[in-house]
Amino acid sequence: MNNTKKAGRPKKFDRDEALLKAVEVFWKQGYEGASMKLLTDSMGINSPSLYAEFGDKHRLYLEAIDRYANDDGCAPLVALETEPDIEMAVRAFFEAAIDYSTHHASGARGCFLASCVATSAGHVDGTAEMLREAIEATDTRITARFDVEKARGALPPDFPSSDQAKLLFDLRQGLVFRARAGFSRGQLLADIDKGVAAVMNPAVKSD
Amino acid sequence: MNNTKKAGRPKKFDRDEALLKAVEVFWKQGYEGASMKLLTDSMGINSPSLYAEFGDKHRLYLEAIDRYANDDGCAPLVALETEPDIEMAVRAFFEAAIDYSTHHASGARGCFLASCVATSAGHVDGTAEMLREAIEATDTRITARFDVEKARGALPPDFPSSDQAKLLFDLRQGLVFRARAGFSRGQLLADIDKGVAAVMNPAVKSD
DNA sequence: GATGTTTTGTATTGATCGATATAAAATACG
DNA sequence: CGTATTTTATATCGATCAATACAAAACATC
Repeated sequence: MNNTKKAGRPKKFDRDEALLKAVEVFWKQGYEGASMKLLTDSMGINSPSLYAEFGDKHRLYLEAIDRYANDDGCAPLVALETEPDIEMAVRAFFEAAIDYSTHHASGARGCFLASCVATSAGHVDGTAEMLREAIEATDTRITARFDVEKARGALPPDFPSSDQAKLLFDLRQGLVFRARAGFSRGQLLADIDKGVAAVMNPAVKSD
Repeated sequence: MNNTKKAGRPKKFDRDEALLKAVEVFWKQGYEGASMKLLTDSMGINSPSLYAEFGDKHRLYLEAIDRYANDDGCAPLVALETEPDIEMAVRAFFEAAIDYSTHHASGARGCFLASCVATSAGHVDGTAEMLREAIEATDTRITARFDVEKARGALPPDFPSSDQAKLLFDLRQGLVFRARAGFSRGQLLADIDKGVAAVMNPAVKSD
């Protein structure tokens, strides 16, 4: 019902577009490394408008983390959950991770959570908690997909879903870390086969 | 020969102790998050002495990275190379990583390279290169240890040393990332058995 | 004890930090 | 057109940033 135009001067920016720009800046520079000047310039919003819209730098950061976690950050998860064949799904998970960590439009590399937010977890309020929640949610979603495949018979009944979920997660951490350090897309793609095999063939079966 | 006492007022600080304090501050706060005030206070050196000794903040940071890479950062590697039995060595590698990432005296958590330096790799000169070198050196040293065990017969001839080295490395990335996010030592230790098994039992043999 | 050398402590630099005060500009409604 | 409302743009706030100037202090050597 409240879709009538508001009174007053119209905004010059799109809130979500601006937030995505903020993600890019924080992703490249880290929290303290991203100055408000750099943020306002990149987001195309002048300082007072930014504060009116997002509160302050800290709240903008937390919102950027949340935005990322539901976009690039969970792209591998979506790929895993979308692809019907489970082995192809695991492969798609890796490919999605390599994709956003080496070819992001903004030039930002690696994983925003794994590199930048991990740093702020040491001293910026609220970030360690968000990181912990993201990790646990990812473990849970990967495990769930494996459990579905066990029920379907595509994975053996003794497949240790939770253990392999953590393994898949950790392998991604290695990939995005290497990506942040400058390893090329090609170098990272070369490791996928071994990663898929390790996840699909557990060394220890479930009891 | 040049061990005679220097002229002039003696220094009040030990260079290496001060550098270790700098590592701790950067580890907790990140590069920009570590102010010179915080650094001088923690290191017990006043500002002019610090600049005379270490150049500037950027050079201090690079030196801190190097210092860490040869201390805590390679403790798991040393453990891996020291323990005679290869399976125990892999286990010791994980335990060392969990140890420094959850119980460091300064309260810093996770891995300095994996969290903080990874952030600065996006925008601080020289850090991405140092990160890349550390990764490659680690891969090389782990691979070398596996190759030695293959020659000794403690590992099968078709053991894919390089692949399992990367796997071991990636599993550590997962551990230290979780540690930075606040997971407890106990939670991380619970995953070691599965990690050891995955490393020791490759899904794909070497050709 | 005088001299030269090096480090210390204090005080401060210009620049940049995050965050705002103020007023003009741009809309809707009457 | 006039009024109320909202966002814009400019200009700037005090605080903090990284980095230094300066002189007293503490040593070795003569």
